[in-house]
Amino acid sequence: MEQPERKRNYSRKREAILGAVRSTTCHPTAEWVYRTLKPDYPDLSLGTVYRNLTQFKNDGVIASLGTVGGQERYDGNVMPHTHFVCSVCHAVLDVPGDFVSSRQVEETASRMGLRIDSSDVMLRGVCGKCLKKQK
Amino acid sequence: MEQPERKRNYSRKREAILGAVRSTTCHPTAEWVYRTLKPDYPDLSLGTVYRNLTQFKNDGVIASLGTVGGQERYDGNVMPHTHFVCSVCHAVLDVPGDFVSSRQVEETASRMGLRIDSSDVMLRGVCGKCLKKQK
DNA sequence: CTCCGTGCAAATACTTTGCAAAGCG
DNA sequence: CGCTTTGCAAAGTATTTGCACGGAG
Repeated sequence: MEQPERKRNYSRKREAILGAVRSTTCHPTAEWVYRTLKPDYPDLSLGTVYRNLTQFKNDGVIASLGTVGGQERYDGNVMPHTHFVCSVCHAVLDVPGDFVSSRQVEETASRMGLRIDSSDVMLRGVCGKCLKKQK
Repeated sequence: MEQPERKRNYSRKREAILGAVRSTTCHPTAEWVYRTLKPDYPDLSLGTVYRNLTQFKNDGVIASLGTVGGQERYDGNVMPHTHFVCSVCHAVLDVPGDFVSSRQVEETASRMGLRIDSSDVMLRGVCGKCLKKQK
């Protein structure tokens, strides 16, 4: 079941990619990371960004929010928390507060005979900025 | 802001597509709908399935759970409810019970100055079937 | 020297779209 | 008939992968 645990060399670009994701709360896409780092790393390639993000995700170093508007969104904050997605501009915002009770989750797991590793709450609607524009 | 409201003709295939999504609790993909109906509608095309599912979704006749394992999953049950996704086989199961309090959602909306239209809870883990296989 | 990491481009996988033909009202 | 729906194939978009080369240990 366990992976053979690959050796991992140091890489300046990998560090930069991780740094970029951690430096923002905008829940970036691979494309965003690429465009952000490109000026400082002119020979960075999009493939490398994808490869590293996937690796970080598998290692649990960053989290994925799933796909929003066709693109996967990442999050440097691994602590589980709630997200709000604007259906107009696809912005993703952090929402403070716990929305699900762990008691209820545990109860569900045992009742249905499955293992629950995480619970994500996704709120959908229109963000303040887009509400203004619409009026 | 409102769409001009298009006229809609009857179509046997469209009805079949809606029926297929409503007939199952497996939260199907476009591909699944296509393969299910193909025997009875030999000249059905995948593009038509996609076009109609998108339309149903926009009309609020069916719901989308977002992308799981690279494919969009639909749900004929429009009533908001909780889902569990198996990270091994990508099965999606319905989970009975309310996980978020509407009071908390409303409070969040007003505090953050945004409009919240829906709240989805997604539980992730391993389903009973896959747990057995793994042991 | 021996693997690991990367650029680049080609390959995938899913979904959308243009267009001409067939269907509903 | 006029407008809608569809099949088909081509185009699009986001992501993954093969390979040869430069880099870390």
